[in-house]
Amino acid sequence: MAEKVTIATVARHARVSRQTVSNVLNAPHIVREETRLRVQEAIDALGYRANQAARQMRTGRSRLIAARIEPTRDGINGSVLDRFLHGLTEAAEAAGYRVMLYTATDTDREIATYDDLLGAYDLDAFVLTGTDHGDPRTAWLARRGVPFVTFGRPWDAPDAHPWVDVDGASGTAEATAHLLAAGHRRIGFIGWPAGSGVGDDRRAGWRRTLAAAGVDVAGLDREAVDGIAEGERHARGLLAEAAPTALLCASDSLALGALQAVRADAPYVAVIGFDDTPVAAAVGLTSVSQPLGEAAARCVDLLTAVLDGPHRTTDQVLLRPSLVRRHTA
Amino acid sequence: MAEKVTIATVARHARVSRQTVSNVLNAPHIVREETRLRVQEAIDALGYRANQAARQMRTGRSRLIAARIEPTRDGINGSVLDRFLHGLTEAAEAAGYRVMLYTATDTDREIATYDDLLGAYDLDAFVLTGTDHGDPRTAWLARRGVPFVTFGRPWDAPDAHPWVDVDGASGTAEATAHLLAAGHRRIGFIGWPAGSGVGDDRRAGWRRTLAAAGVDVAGLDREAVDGIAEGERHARGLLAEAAPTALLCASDSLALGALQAVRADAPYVAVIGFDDTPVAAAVGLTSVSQPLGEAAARCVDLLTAVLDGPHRTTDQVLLRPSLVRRHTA
DNA sequence: GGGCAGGATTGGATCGTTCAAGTTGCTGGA
DNA sequence: TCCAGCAACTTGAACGATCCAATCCTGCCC
Repeated sequence: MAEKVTIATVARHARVSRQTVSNVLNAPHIVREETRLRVQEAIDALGYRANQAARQMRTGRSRLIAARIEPTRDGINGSVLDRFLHGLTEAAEAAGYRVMLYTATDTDREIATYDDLLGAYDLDAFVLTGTDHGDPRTAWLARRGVPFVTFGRPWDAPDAHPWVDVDGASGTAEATAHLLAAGHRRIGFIGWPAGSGVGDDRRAGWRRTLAAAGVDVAGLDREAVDGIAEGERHARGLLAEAAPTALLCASDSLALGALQAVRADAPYVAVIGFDDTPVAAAVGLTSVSQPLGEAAARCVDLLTAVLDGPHRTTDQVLLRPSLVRRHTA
Repeated sequence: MAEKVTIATVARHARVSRQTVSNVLNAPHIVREETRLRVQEAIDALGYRANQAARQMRTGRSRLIAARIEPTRDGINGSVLDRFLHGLTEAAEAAGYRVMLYTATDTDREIATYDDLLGAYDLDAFVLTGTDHGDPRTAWLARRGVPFVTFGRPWDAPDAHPWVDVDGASGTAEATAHLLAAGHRRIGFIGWPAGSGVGDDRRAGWRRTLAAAGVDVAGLDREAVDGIAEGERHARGLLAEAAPTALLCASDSLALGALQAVRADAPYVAVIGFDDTPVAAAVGLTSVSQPLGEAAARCVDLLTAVLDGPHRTTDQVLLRPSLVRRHTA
């Protein structure tokens, strides 16, 4: 078994002091080129890797980012978080950080967990998903001065803290425009009940685009709880009462339900979903795709800007989703 | 802003030495009860939390477990990993460990990542998913003496290392028995190409149960690449050529495809999937459910047995899945 | 009352790194 | 000639916990 390789081992091997090795790693510009190369050679030859625990003890920085993993919820949408986490892990790795997971059943326990994680592991930052109006978690973190980013806007205070989000309205607008261009005039929308920021946003893109085109939307808007069965039910209702030629849905779950209703009753009706989940790809459902990998990367960008440099950059990032065209529209 | 609370702060507050505080935390039985309570009070009052970095530097243990997060693949099955990770995070938390994520594009890079993680963070253990025949990763970890568990059996050497798995054959056997009990005799199977341990295992449960019941399976077995489209194609083939009254599938993706074929051509045919994904729940698909939360918990059990105690326990755990009955069978 | 056994408690060293202060050797201006 | 100023590197101390060995109690027995 190989001996433990520390900074002292490298120093001895390269005939310099520990500090010089440390400088090669953390401040290369103050070391003479010749020395730097000699030390670098020793590092490579010995396979030295800086011990994070020791570094953290001295600097108070752990190079660890916490992200919450939620239980897969009702629908198909679990994979969205899955892909976001994957992107986050990759982006963090590229920036020299690692992702640590945590769970919590309710908000109080989640805040207790923050305390725990900060106390025991000195976490550098948090990434939150699914924050809603007046979230106590962001308030707590801000009060403690802990860096964090949310994936999802704080709808009541757009510049309260750094966030990354996807412009849902732009996505539904693009989908609606695509349907208009294909000749559709009666375009139904199956969305979530009013009051959720994300749901209202997605509905707004549809409404705005049709209004701009001078198309009437009376009777074409439905509010449904997310889920395939609900999607199917509301699609049948719309088909029966409003005679739409196309259906735009706020999620792939709803769209999948709508697709079933359409296939049975009105095969010519177009259907578009939202989130571009694997299921959409599998059944050939046209869907609005969120750039989750990029969203995750920008989250890491915002965090590293705060952590690694004092230069304040833009704190909010709004990404444009894109329409993935398949068979259903 | 609160002062940093260290073991020395607690010691001063409770009028004992640092060592006594440490003993209260790590070896309570050697401290007098009265003292222990006084120290515990100080800990609570000050909100003290042991600094992991310092502890790790001295003990060489990080209380960190690494788990790989894979990109969501073709099918619906991403949520399986999602749920497993969630369970892992919870179980680890309960045992005083935390989960750190990593990704890797290929096996070589993954092993390089192990080296990195071990060198920099002193990870205590790894949880691997989706190992296959003669996996170089497990060999590498074993050679280095790093504790690890796999979720999934090493099919070529059943006792090579600790693992937790779900008995797929038992799942398909139960599903087949359920179909037999409902009066079905011509039960088709749409599985994966022979050669994958998991796929062969799931097929075996179906074959074995029908053989025991004296039912012929000639022409009823199909090998399909995973995915909804493939499931639909093979289901149509089976319906046309073998006149089955029920279809058992190796995954929910395949089953969803089969369901589409069945609904179009032969609505009376029963369909059962595997994995009980959210999609199955949403469309009412009967499916075999893996106890992912328990599997994750048992993974943590195996690891803590190795890490915290010298007592060797059982190294392999095989869990039984259960059939979730819905509308399709 | 003294000595002793045994457990409770203490101070000092240590893990590997970085920070702060110091040393060395050289250049250049007064 | 002398010293300020700089570059390049070295040395000592500190982060916060645990381990080790030494010391202090305390009760008990003779």
